[in-house]
Amino acid sequence: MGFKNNVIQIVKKIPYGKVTTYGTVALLASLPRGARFVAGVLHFNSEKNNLPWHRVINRNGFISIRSLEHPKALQKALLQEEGIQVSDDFMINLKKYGWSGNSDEKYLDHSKLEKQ
DNA sequence: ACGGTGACGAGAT
DNA sequence: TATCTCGCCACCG
Repeated sequence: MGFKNNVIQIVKKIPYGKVTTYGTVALLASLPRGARFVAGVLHFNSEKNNLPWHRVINRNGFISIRSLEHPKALQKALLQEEGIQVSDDFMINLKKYGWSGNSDEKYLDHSKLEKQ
């Protein structure tokens, strides 16, 4: 299938009203260190595959969009439409809105998980 | 075919 | 805590 298609399938599974991180998507796509490339996949495939690209943010909880097609302000607006709180400096509470890909309701911080 | 690139992330300083 | 550095690796031209 390829990493690209894995990413597309996973992003489609992010629930309405939730967000996740590039790193988490990469992990779920079986490429734990492929976070950077997730960004590229979203950039070139979002419209074509009808992806909820706005539900992917960085692991610090910030919107990190910088493309013309997907400006920060648009991502913020789309998230707010789903009932997600976004601060003026484009931050989202991952503890509250994060989706880790598990059936668990709670967001799992993978990086901290591996440490212990 | 091949190398620069990136909407990242973790560890180091 | 804030910044900096560097590894990452499938893709695209």
